[in-house]
Amino acid sequence: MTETPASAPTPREVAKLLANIGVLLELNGADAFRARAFTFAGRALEGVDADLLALARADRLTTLRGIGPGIASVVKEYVLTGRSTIYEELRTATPLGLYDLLRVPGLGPKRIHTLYRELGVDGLDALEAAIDSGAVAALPGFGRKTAAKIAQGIPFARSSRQLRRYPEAMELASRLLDWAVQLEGVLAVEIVGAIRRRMEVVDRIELLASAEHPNAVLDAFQCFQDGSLEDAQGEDEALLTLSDGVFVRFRCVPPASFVAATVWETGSAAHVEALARLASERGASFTRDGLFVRGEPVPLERESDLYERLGLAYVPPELREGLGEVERAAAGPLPPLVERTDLRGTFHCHTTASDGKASLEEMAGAARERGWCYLGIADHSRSASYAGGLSLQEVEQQRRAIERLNRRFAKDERRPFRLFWGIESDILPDGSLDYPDDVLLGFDYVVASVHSSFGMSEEEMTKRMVRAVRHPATTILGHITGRLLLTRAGYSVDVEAVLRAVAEAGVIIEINANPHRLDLDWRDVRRAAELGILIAVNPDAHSVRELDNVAFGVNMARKAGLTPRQVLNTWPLDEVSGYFAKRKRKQGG
DNA sequence: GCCGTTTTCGGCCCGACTGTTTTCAGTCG
Repeated sequence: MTETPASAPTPREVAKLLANIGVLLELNGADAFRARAFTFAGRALEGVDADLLALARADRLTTLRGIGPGIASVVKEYVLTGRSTIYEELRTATPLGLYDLLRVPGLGPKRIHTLYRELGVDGLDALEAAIDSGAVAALPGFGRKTAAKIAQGIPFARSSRQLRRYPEAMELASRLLDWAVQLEGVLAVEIVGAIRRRMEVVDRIELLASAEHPNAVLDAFQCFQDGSLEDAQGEDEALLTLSDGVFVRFRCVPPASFVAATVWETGSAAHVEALARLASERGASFTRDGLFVRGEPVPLERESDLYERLGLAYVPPELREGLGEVERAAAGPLPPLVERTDLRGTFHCHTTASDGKASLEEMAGAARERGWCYLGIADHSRSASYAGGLSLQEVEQQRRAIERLNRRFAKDERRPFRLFWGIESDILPDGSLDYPDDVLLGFDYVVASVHSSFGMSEEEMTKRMVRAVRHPATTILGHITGRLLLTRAGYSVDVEAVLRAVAEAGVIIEINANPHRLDLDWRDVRRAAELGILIAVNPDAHSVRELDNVAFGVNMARKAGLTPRQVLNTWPLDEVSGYFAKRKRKQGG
């Protein structure tokens, strides 16, 4: 068996290890502050660009914030050997099912540990049985209502068990791709399936390879060190389950089939079905092995050739969801989708003034490094005490700081750049915003978001958000549903009613590009676009690195079929300034 | 386990909410 190529773990991988240790410690009932120290260190490392290997060798890891002697030794072992004893020990001692329990709303590490220690509950099935038997309600500190609430959350946890959010799936897929590419005889490998379509959540990783001798490659692929083999479905594929439960499908075809198979495996099923139907209408046949006319394979150089042979304009992978894109591609070329490189700035960012990790200046510098011409700062408002929301005095301080920086930027005529001064104002339970109107109207723009009282009825919540949308100061409506992918369903709200109010009030909708949110959902963004609503791709960045969240938001904008013009971030600086100024004039008058 | 102009011990973000208690623990944002 071949070893996977070894390289020193990246800071992000180390961050992930520390975060994992933090979770495992919590699940094992360790001191909460000790667990939190690992979690904190992990989070601190996420935004760090240090050479950990060099620091480890020089015993200087403790110079990093959040890392003391204890965690330094864990990091050192990991970057030098690629292994972690404490992690492996914790992992062995912890049933994998406990991770699933973390996804149950109402269950935190303390209760999970109690359930495991007292009742041996080691997963969702055991939890369900223990609730049914009444054992959970009888535990000290629990009770009938708690047991009922936990029971209610089990289906949600169960449905999200095998799923992975896009960034994690993409990272795993890239690792597998790197491994597959170097296998002997492999000519090409593509990541296909839902990941290639940039779905926000996927239930499997799918790779497609091409080789003259597919069987030999399949045999080699099955030796991936971290996987256990499943029974393969087709002759030309291998199925693996990785140790953390992720499902992998790897298919290998001869070079002549590769292009058609790429389309076939990228899917979606509905899209492929529509293509196959179209092919048969034209006297051809499109199968998982290729495109055939009278039994003869049609040679294809690239995917666009296949679409062309079917009389279609090329359909980018993000749009292949069977939502009418084939019909539209039959009518002519599809409008160009927005791209990451079209962005000239973004709007929803936090700084150290509230709960961000980077200062105003650092965030502005990072935006300029990315070639952007503007950056919108929208720190938390005063109700968000848990996030260090800005008092009226701090609002004023930030205004002056931004003006000062803008004066400095104005001196550099070759590189126009401007900070926009915004706020993420909490939408209070009654739908009002978080500062007096004259303060709100002083900002360049206001992102209005719900951060509290999630338990309202759909009717109340809709009323609350519609009222906020109609507030004259509201410029952008933040993360509309409040969902956290695989963690928490959004609150109950009538999205259609909110979108109508948004369209009427001329408010902008945010695609919150944090990969845990991706809210508003791209399916609803399609609807927003139909209503003529302008979209802002907002990273909700709490650090310099999180500015790059915009890439995930652009993925969603593309899935929604948005052109550059429909996305505020692609507008030039003077147009955005003009837009905000015009809105303010309207609000004032 | 980390941190320190409150520094080598004793805190660690904090308030709302809920359910279980009868003054508090756990979860959540």
